[in-house]
Amino acid sequence: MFVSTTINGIDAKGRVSVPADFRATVTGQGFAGVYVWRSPFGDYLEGGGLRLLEDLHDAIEDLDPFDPARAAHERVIFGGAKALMFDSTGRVTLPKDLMAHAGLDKQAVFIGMGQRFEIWDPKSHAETEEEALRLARENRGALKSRRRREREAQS
Amino acid sequence: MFVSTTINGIDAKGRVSVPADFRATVTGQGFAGVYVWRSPFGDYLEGGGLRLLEDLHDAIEDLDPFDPARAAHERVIFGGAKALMFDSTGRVTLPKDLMAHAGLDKQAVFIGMGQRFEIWDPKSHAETEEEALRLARENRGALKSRRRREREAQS
DNA sequence: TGATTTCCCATGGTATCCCATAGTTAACAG
DNA sequence: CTGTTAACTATGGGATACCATGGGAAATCA
Repeated sequence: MFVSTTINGIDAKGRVSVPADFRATVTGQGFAGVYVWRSPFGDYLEGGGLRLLEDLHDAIEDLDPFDPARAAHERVIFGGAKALMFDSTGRVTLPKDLMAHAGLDKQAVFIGMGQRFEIWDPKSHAETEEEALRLARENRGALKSRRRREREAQS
Repeated sequence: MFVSTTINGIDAKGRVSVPADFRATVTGQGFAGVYVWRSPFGDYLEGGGLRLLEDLHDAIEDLDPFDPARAAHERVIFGGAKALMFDSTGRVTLPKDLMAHAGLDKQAVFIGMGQRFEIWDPKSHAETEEEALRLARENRGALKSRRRREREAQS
């Protein structure tokens, strides 16, 4: 599971250290690296390990072959995703097009999101953080406890 | 389940012993440590074991994938949480930013809250305790007995 | 050949591991 | 009942390993 927020530097070659605990969660999934793609929802990147890609693949397989959403997902995720391998010290090099999409320059903010993570530029992240906190507080009631979910699932 | 209140010391390296009975409840959940994050509601920390995080994850999975509130919850909960592993003697090191949020210095108050716990600075905890006692007295009626809950669920 | 990219080694700082001590509770035999 | 041993909890400090980062050499591509 990906948790916590880390901010790491991007050097002149476009290399950035993937946080050690992120590396630990993808290690043993069969690919020593991460998959990263442009978020369809904003100027940031989304990423995960091999297992996430497989899960997404299965989820898309469940969609109707002629559902336009299916083609869109396939295009964005599988077409746009890059496999970034760790070097011997746990860094990856971010391709220029991905950096451009997220407005990345000198630093990258890694945000753990459970089974996936996001990469932001510090500036745009700071702008969105407050908004996220407000939304989370206002919609706290939407999160149901396990007991409540199970009770409602029965009916 | 996390119960009772314990006060432990924080050493110069930011290490603090997690109360033994807290350790006992998270042991066997698959992660030998606790997850801790800033409370959105005050100057203290909240924490729990792997099971709590998984429950929250499931609750979020229940939300619409395109609901902005869903991403907000993921960012606040998973992005804000830190995974703190026990050392061989059952301590964790509190990151500086978490200590700053809760105003922690030399001591930490661990408060069991059922399926989660809180970490307070002794000073701010004392100030809030009296207030909590008063609130609990006033809202006594909200706690329903098991019989009453089952009776109401039938109808 | 020039420009990238990939691999490899070096370094400073931090965090983790490991050992040691003291106090408390539990167990236990006399 | 009582004194002793044994286990565990909380705490302190030193050594070690790891992390993030920088730069250079070899390999690859246009």
